[in-house]
This record gives sequence, structure tokens and C-alpha cells, in this order.
Amino acid sequence: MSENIGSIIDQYFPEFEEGLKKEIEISGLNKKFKAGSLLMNIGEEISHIPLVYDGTVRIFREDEQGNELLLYYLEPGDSCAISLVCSGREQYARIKAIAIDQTRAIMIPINLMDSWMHKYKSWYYFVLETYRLRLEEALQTIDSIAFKKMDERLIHHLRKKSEALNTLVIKVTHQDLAFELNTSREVVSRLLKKLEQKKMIALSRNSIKIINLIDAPTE
DNA sequence: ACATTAAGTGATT
DNA sequence: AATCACTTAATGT
Repeated sequence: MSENIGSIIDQYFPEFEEGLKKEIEISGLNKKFKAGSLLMNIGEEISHIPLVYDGTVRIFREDEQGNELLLYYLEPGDSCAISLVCSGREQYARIKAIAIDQTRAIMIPINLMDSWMHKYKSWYYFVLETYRLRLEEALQTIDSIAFKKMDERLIHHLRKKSEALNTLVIKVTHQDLAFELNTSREVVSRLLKKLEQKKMIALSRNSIKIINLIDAPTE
């Protein structure tokens, strides 16, 4: 699986024009990250932006107490919207990025961003599109926090997780879920139990199996 | 067998 | 829905 950058671009970013592809071949670094490794931390200077083509990366914010708020996942074909725009003024990351699986990405030096935005229409649209998608997601998350009850949020979260990890058996503790949803472990346990009784999931220690996750009309 | 960690439960706010 | 205090179950050493 040691493909060259050009064929990776063809496969995962086919919309990029030839000139852009050439530049990526010249300046991009093909990197591999182990599962669990930190791609970016808060306060770090952003020097490269990733074009992910294999694996999954978790992007999240963290507050002073170390509480995490999941922002989104990066999957093959994605890039990090926040770092794309950080290119200009804001040189320091305000988010944390951790590889969930082994992840491979082409790293592009941030100093090229400005000129690429002008030179390559396909890059310009790629950035806009990435940003638009994330904004949409962020809005969804906001109203899910603001208007939805915990049970709906949990279902939503589990579904997302299962999609992102591409598995029906999610390896996670109730405590982790509680952390991700900013609630308490007991609440998660109780809600999961309800979902289990409705035959939507199956529970066992450290893992949750998705059986039939449909939005349950809350009683 | 024992210690540790995850999960379940009831009561209280 | 959060928190506390406690129990029970599963797992590692």
C-alpha cells in the first residue's frame, strides 16, 4: 500500500486540477499516524494541514477541566476545516486531533494555502465546501444540544460513532459516552438500558452492539 | 483469591 | 438530568 501521492489524489480528491495535483506531489508529505496518536494539540502551532485518505481522526475541543467536546470526525477525502482557515491569522490550534484508527494523510505546509486559494479554483471550492459541511454539522450539533433531550442525543451520538468507525459493535464504556455527551455516567447507563429493552442495542462490558437504532419517539 | 474497573440502582435535589 | 452512595458484575494479576 505504498502508493504515490499522485494516485492518492486521483482516488480521494479527484476534483483537484492538474496543477494543484502537481504541487501537492511536490510539497505534500505522505504521513502515517498510529491509532491513538495526537495529530494536533491545543496551543500548538499549525504548520501543516492534513488531507486524510485512510483511517479516522477525531477533532474536538477541550476546556480547562479537560472536558472534551467532539466536533467532528475526519474521514478519507476530508480535511480539517478549522486548520484550513487558521492558515491566515490564527496560527495556534484551538482544537485537538487524535487518530482513532491508524490513519494516513498527506500533510501540506500551511504557507502554501494563501497562494493555492488564488491559483486553484478546485482548492478554493474544496475549502469552501469543507467549511460549509462543517458549519452545517455544527449547527446540527448546536440544536441537538439546545433542543433535544438526552436520549435523542445518545441515539444520534451512537449512530454517528458507528458510522464513523464503520462498525456495529462500538467499543466504549458508559463513562466515555457520558464524557463525550457531557453528562453523567449514570444517565448514560440508564438510557442505554432503555434502548436495550427496546431491542435497539445489546450491551456488554466495554461494548455496545447496534441492532436497530431508530429514533424512538420519546414517551 | 484479591484488587480494580465497569455497570446497575435507589434516593435526593 | 445530575449527584451521591452503595451494590453487583466482569476482568486483570
